[in-house]
Amino acid sequence: MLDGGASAASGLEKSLLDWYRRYQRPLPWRGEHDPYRILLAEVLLQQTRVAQAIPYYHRFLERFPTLEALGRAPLEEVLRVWQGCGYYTRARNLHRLARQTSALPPTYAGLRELPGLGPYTAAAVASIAFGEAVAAVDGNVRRVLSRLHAWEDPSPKRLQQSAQGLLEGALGYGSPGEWNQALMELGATVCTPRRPACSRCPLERFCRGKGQPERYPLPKSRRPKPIELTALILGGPMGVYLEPRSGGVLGGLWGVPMEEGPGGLERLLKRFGLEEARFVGRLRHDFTHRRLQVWVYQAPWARVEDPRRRPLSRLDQKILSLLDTA
DNA sequence: AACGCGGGGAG
DNA sequence: CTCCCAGCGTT
Repeated sequence: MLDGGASAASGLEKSLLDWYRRYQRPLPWRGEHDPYRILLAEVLLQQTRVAQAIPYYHRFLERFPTLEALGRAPLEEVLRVWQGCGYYTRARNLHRLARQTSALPPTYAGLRELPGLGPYTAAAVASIAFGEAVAAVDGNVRRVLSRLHAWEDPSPKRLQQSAQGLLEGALGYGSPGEWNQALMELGATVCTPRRPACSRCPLERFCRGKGQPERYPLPKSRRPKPIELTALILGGPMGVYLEPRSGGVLGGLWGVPMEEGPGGLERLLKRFGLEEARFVGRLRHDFTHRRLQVWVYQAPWARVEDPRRRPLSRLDQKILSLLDTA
């Protein structure tokens, strides 16, 4: 590498890579070369914190060690391993991907065609698994770059261009995959959403936003919508009646019958030809954009099954657990 | 561009 | 309590 050449890493790029090599967290997928495992980690990490993803990473690989093993498995079994992790479209897409592909394409463009791989995940896998020089911009990178440039609300295009420029500046000193992960790691551990540790940041002297980090980027707030539900547990501790959920909400999983809004209990009773049901409790469950309040009732039923045999959402697990406490 | 989609942990 | 996370697909 020639000194001072355009291909040499500038101070910023070298500072971050030196920091990353010293302070990166030891994670299960660090140093991994198997593209399938790298893909799995990236999909699990979509909108999901590292600590939450790690147990699922291990148990998923234990059950589906290869892309072929995943493709051979029934979807319902894949969902059962994924249950409790949220965003179940990820599991459905991963299964669909495994069914249609025997080997992952080694380029960003090829990966981008696969179900469940958007701009971020395709770039992450292309760079980390295959060494392609494409910038991966996730929420961490968006925050780091917003602060670095003092941008309050940068467009995705602007962020991508900035990230790509930095990555290319870093090529002389580190690999694309290492650089992308370094930027994300900084956002996850130092340049955090609230109370960032600027004094420990290797980029502090390059950062235009360090004076007021909370301002870059500006937070976007959205109020969750309150929803009232009535749930009916048919059966008892030995077994319950479950039905498959269709549509976007918890689709592909199973759950107890539920109705939304006033008169929910009456509609449920009518649906199953019942006269009455016993009130067992009330619980709250929050999604990002919804605040659920669920009134739970119970009635005897003949056609029941073991709920452990079905993929259930956390919401349905909470509902059923009311039986144990009540 | 805006919205729906889970679940959990930090502060 | 609020915020938001190694985002994606649909409209």
